[in-house]
Amino acid sequence: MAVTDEAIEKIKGMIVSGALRPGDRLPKESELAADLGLSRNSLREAVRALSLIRILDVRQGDGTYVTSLDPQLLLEALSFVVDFHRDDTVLEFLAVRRILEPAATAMAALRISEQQLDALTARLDKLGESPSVEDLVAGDLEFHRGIVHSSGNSVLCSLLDGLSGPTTRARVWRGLTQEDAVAGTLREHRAILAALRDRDAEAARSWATVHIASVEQWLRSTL
Amino acid sequence: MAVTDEAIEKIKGMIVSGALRPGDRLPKESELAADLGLSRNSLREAVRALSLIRILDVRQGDGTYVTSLDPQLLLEALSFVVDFHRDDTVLEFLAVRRILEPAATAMAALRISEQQLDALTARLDKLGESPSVEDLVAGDLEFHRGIVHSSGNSVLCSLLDGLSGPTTRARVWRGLTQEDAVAGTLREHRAILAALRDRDAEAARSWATVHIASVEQWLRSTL
DNA sequence: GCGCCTCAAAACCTCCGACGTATCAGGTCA
DNA sequence: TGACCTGATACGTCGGAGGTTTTGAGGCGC
Repeated sequence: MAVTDEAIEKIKGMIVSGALRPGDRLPKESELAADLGLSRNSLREAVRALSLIRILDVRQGDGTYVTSLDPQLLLEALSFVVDFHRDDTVLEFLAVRRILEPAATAMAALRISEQQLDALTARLDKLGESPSVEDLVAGDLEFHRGIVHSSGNSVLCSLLDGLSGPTTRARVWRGLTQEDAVAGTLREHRAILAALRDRDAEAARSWATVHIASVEQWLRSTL
Repeated sequence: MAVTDEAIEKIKGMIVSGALRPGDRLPKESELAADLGLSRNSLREAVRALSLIRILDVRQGDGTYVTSLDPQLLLEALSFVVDFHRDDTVLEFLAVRRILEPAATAMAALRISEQQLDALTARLDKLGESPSVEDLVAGDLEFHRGIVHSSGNSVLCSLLDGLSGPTTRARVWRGLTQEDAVAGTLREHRAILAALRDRDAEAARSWATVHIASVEQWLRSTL
């Protein structure tokens, strides 16, 4: 194994074992390199790799720190990876989202606050009846993000966030090519919101399923 | 933005745009560095970072290649990230798995082959009635992996694989501290397998839920 | 005393050049 | 024909030299 890979493993070990805790500052590059027995150049490769996936946070002029290691932060790297997937696997991502999103929406029905419900309503009202495709997609993303956030599970929240990238792209295509999709999306959003207000978890789950299945169906017929 | 980060973005762009396709070989470090307008050292940091998350595959003495970019491969990096999570977020991971695994098991009920069913049965038989905790946990992992693989969705499969890490650890603790957990796990495995043989998706889903919920419940009462 | 400015130390950022090591292709020899 | 050797190629590692950014201490004026 290359010395850089060893360094990655050792730093990982220091964090997992608790020797380094979230927010802790690492020794400066030259010292850490000496401690781990490699050159500063090679160590930098290890640090850079860990910083790409949000394990470390390097600040020029200051130092290198362990991030908070929140699920939200770490799974943020997921979206980076998801970007690389080709369009032919979008359906698989969508299928997973079809499983998670209804479940998250049902969970939210039991926990969402009146305040958040009002905020979601305001957001939908602001969009109006016939928004541009860009506004609709952006609003859709925010709408679902808000609901999933109310599920109370940050891992679930981040995971769906990461998986939404490809779905969003698909939604754009759909909006551009299928006129009645806009109206349908708005109607489904209203229905989901109404179910949440009623605290009706099963209705919320069903509407969320319908919402995603409609995109999936369109996509399947197109590809 | 630092030159290394620019290089990461540019390489990502070359892949996403299709200029570099899976399996393609990159120009040698010195040439690529010159093309992108940075030093070989800085470029190496970018390449190392992309190689950690399985976007690039570097082979000493040969060259640097774009990986297959399969969902399976890219989400493999997920387990690396998940390793960093502290024990206090295990419940959130488990909750997500509780959503995905029953769905995957239900999907598998409709698709799994007789051959795979026989293989799963043989695996359970081989374990016997009172295996060691280590064997049980390893068998459990393989059992679920086999089922999820039969769901036919590689994204779902990889995702669950990555999420199983923390769950597995929890299962070990449970096996070590709760004697009847072993018998319960074996019983539930048999029940899931029977439901799969019957092609009964709903029964398979329910048993999978019970299976995970039992771990979740124990964990919740312990923490 | 309080706030602002200046400056020097600390730490990361980038680059260069050199040498070590692994792989592969082609030639050599039995 | 097949095994072995050898050179070219490309990645791996290192040490050192400046450059840039951040931070905080110290000094200055109000």
